[in-house]
Amino acid sequence: MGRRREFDVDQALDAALCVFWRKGYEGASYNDLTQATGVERPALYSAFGNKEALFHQALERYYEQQLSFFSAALAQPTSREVAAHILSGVAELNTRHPEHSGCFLINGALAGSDESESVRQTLIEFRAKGEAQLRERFERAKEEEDLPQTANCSALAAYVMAVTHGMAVQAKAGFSRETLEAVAAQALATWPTNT
Amino acid sequence: MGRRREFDVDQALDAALCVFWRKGYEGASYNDLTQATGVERPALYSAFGNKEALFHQALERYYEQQLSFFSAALAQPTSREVAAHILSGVAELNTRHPEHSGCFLINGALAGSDESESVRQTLIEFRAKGEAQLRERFERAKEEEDLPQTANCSALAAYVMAVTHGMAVQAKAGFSRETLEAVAAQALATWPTNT
DNA sequence: AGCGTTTTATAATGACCGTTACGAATTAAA
DNA sequence: TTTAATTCGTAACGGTCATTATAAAACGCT
Repeated sequence: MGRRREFDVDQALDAALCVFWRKGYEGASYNDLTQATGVERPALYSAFGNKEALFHQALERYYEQQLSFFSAALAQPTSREVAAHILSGVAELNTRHPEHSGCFLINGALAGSDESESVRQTLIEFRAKGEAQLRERFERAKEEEDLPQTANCSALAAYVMAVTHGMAVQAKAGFSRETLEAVAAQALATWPTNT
Repeated sequence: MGRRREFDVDQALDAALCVFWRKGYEGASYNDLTQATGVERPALYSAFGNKEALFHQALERYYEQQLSFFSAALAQPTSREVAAHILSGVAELNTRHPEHSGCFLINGALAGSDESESVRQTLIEFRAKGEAQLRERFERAKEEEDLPQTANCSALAAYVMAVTHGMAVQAKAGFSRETLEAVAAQALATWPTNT
């Protein structure tokens, strides 16, 4: 019983994700969010909670819908292919949508006021989780003799993530997909091998 | 004639730079700025102009005081040493001050509201200027047969800058200087040579 | 039709934003 | 010592921030 919702929650969340993706957590106002979603403020609150809760749900959606290439990359047979898939996937994702270029995890909250510190930490931990998965994948590659015993797996993982973060910054600055792919290619130019 | 200023303008600008460095342009409020500088709002306005003008002067100061290693790096004899000096300099600069880690050029304004678009563009152009200098330096290296004729100088410059931007993101996330130096070392692992 | 429940849109809340009027205080010159 | 000029701190400006109180509208059920 009761009046039924007049808007699609998933659709509104997609629109909110786009706003956060483009302007970050603090840069996105409720005016932006209501305009992008077509949903009035109280309806957003009743559907998603407050701004931080909405952002968290947008992050979850970003992970499910946009970051699936990362898990697929980890499943590649060799460490070099893993890195190549991540880098090309990032180049593509960061330039796919002209109206919100760059990476949600980086644009979301890099620097800002103290009030958004918890959001910043959330994104930091989220990125750290991905980096840890990558390091574990490289350690497996070392066991499989895909990477040399001398390889520094945590340094390699941090390196690949650094390049992706840098590409995200460049994408936000308007760099083309072709340029980002050239960066990715250079980053892979001398991947360590066991031969 | 007239009352003389009671605070040191350069000292106040240094304090303001620290605030912008840590919180970015939009994240820094006048409450933060007055507290850090010990100068009341109207005095900041009369000395520096409005917030955007103050930010521009902070950027100039950052360039003069913190980015001098970049010019020094360009003067290195080989392209590899140029890149190595830039990467190690960035690792050091981004972790030198624990209270404002990362890079002012990245933290300053990555994503945010539309009102700070001009500040964002300023930082984008500033970074592009550095990248152009680096590309020209690599082109010189190619002429000097320090880099192979097959080298893609703009891709190399974009790559080095991407790594520095990524290191800045990681520094802001709390990564140690040692980790950043490991990233830098990995980024240099397979620099193109002419032999 | 009438009741309980949920969503709707309007409009208000207090707090903070960047910016600036204003008058008191301080200085150098007349 | 008066005068003109400059800076000082206080306190306010209009605007926007995230959040919510409120009441009308729309539903399922009896």
